[in-house]
Amino acid sequence: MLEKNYNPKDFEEKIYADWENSGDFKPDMRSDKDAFSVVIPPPNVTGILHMGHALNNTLQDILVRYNRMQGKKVLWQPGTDHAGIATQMVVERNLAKDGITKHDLGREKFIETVWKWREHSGGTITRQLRRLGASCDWSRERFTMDEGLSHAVIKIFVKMYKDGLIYKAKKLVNWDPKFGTAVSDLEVIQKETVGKMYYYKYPIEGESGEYVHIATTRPETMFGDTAVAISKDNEKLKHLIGKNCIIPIINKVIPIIADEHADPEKGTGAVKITPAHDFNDFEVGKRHNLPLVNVLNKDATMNENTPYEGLTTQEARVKTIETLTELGLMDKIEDHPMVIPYGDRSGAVIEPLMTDQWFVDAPVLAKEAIRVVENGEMQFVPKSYEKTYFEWMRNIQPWCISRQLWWGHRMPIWYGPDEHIFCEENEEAAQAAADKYYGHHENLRRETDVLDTWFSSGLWAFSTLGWPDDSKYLDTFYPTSVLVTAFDIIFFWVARMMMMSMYQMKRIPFKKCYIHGLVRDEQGRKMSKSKGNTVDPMETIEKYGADALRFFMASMETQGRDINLSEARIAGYRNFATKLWNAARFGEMNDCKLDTNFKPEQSRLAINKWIIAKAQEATKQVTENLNAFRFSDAANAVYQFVWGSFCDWYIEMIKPILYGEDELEKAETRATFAWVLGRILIILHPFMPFITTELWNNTAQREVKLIHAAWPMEERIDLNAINDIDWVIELISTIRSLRAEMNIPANAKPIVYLKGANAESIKHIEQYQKIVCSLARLEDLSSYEGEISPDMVQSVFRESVLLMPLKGVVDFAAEKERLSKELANLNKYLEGYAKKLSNPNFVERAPAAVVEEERRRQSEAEANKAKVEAALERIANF
RNA sequence: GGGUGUGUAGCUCAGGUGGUUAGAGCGCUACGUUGACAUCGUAGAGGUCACAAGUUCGAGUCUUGUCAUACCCACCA
Repeated sequence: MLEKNYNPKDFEEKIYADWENSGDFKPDMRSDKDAFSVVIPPPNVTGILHMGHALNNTLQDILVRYNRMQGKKVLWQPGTDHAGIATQMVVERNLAKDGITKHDLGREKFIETVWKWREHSGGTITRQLRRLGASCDWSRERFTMDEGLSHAVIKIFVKMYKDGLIYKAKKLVNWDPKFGTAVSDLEVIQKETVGKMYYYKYPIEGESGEYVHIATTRPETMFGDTAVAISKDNEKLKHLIGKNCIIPIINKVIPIIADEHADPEKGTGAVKITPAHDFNDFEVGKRHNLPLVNVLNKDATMNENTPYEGLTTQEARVKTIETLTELGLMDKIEDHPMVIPYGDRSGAVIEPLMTDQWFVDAPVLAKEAIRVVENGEMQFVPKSYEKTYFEWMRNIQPWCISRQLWWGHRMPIWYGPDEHIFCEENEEAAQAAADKYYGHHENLRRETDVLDTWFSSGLWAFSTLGWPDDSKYLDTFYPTSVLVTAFDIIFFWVARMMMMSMYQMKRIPFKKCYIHGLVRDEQGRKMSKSKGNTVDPMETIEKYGADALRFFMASMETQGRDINLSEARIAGYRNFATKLWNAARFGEMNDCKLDTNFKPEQSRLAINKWIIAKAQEATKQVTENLNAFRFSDAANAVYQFVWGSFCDWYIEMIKPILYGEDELEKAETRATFAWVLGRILIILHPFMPFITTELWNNTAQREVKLIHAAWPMEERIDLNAINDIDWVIELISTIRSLRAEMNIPANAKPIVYLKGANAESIKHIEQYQKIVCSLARLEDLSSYEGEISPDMVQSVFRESVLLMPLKGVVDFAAEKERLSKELANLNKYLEGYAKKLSNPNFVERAPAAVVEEERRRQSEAEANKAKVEAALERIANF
């Protein structure tokens, strides 16, 4: 017996445990069916589920469950990411509470602490994914730092190094002073701020009273200046080129050079060049062989090359300006809108800094990654995202992969005493290589840097499937079928996976890449902790059930667009679940048991044939839409069918049968009901796995678990059966409409005389007497002979109802007004039709069917007009 | 500066290839406890599809422009 109320908390967790314990998420490796595989975008191992995860994983689970029901060999490969910076940051923050820094612990102890932290909070997000219903094969769960994946990282690194695709270089990189590490361009966020532009001047050497005026937003870097640049096209200033000027305070002489970088229109036309602290200046420096003078320590304080050693950049800036003012060299200070780079994790101001770093030769790797998208081997859905991808890939810069962190994959690099580099898979191999190289034993020193987190994520599609140690799953499931991810991760992850996979596997990592949007708050603002507008999916699940949240995500997902969270809507889908629950309960109360011998094509009653055809139609819509990644259309097709066809009409229409005397009719109807309910559970299961399973288990003895039930394919749909009852529905709707419009009380049960129904429609009506009278609350339905088609039902009834003996009940004044309005409308339409049909261009050039349709509508409107006029006349004479 | 979206009912949004009188959910109005369901039912109101021009027999849909708005990339000494 089903509970009176739908209460998802009663069964969701229990059902999930059963799936997982029974191994229902594991692929049947012996099956000879097609494979379907998805790798999960690995969440941060210590993270907690947010709405973005809920969307991302709901979409994946829908696809996975749908394909599983199609009988395919399905693997959803789960796992988590070690998330280098993010995780190290959290652990450091925890230590800081006890006044401990990572240096107090030392590298090994610190890493131990991180692993402990991972033990402690590592299971949270995977538990939450289970709560959402994600049907991942957890027995294969991987972690980017586990043994196998680490092996993959090392192996690829060594191969890439030996192929010359990884190299060490001293370059200007984005330096995060808070964490003391380099970061990639992608991890830098540019923020608009109002800063100051400082105008001051450098004296020209040997010409007292002569100056070169410059403008800068960062005066404290002047101690690192190694030139001043002026464009050779700058008529006003070009006479200074070739002279030297003097950096005040430290009285250092630097040349004034000609370079295009100095735009005569901007600033003063003369630019101070600080190659060690500015990416543009670095390029200028390279062109002119300028020396690099670094003025910053790694914590972004000033270093010994400045008079302000130990001060922060801000403090040094104030001092510099003060001193320049004292020296009489300041021109002016203006407010200046500018963009300042911040670390996306640390929030610290990023400094360009000269350091030794390791790089991946991304421009080379990008070539193949671009080619396979160009030729359509890998397709973005929606397609427009390939533009974004191409744009970035074609302008890709070398990827800085070294991080001066402790938490991450340590690079397999060893240095000899002369700094010669040995890159091997392990220390023994490196030592052996060194012994061979030096001809004798030398002690090696291992590189301390670790790899960017995204390096290991880039291997995810094949490393999780067993590469390089085990090829069984790899052979079956690579390339994966589809990657589902958000657009903000295209560069970080999708692009890197494409490059790494093409490099190692020579094949694409996934055939399709489905890109979805962000989940925003109710007002469409981005959710963020700082704004305090985040919504915890776990709380939503607690309140409305996982199914409601999932259905919401699916129904809102229209390719690529952002989703605004709406609690009202989630509640609406909880109501939808309740509705289905109650429909199932109705079936239970009326003994609608599943008959395993029942074949839908056996049904004889039109009402049963109708709901079967409608169910098949809905199935087809869901199938087609899911195949095309049209999640919202798929979800809405089920929703409309369940609520609009099954509950609103079918259940109401079979009541007279179920409460009637005809046992044969009853039996067929009960079997049909059970069959249709089963069909609903199947096509709804990918979206709402919990309630469908609970109902599946409680409404019949089934041979197969719902999660493995066969998805119906290629059914012949009886369109006549659909038209038959759609006609009756239109009839009932019309009568109801008229009752309401004419204010006929609910308890009044009039007899309706149908004037002018033809033989066919009369037969039709007689067949549904009971149903129509019940649903339209009529006493009886009678008809006259006449000439009229079923689709003219509306006008028939408008006239017929007026024949009802309702004097004193109907407000004729109001009815007269309504009819007059309608008459005006009809006249308007008729005018339009006449105009259109008298246009020779239309008649000649539009498709015949369209013209025919227009003619038909015209004559229908004319007929309606006649009826309305007749009705008005009758009212006048009543 | 370069690029990509978006602008449709009070609100949030659907409207693959141009073709009925433009749809859904929520909200709103009126009526209704009818033996699955008030987490409900029935009926209804509500839109010159941002604006302007163009292509077409026909434009929410295609083209161009304007305005508004969001995001991405690069840069701003």
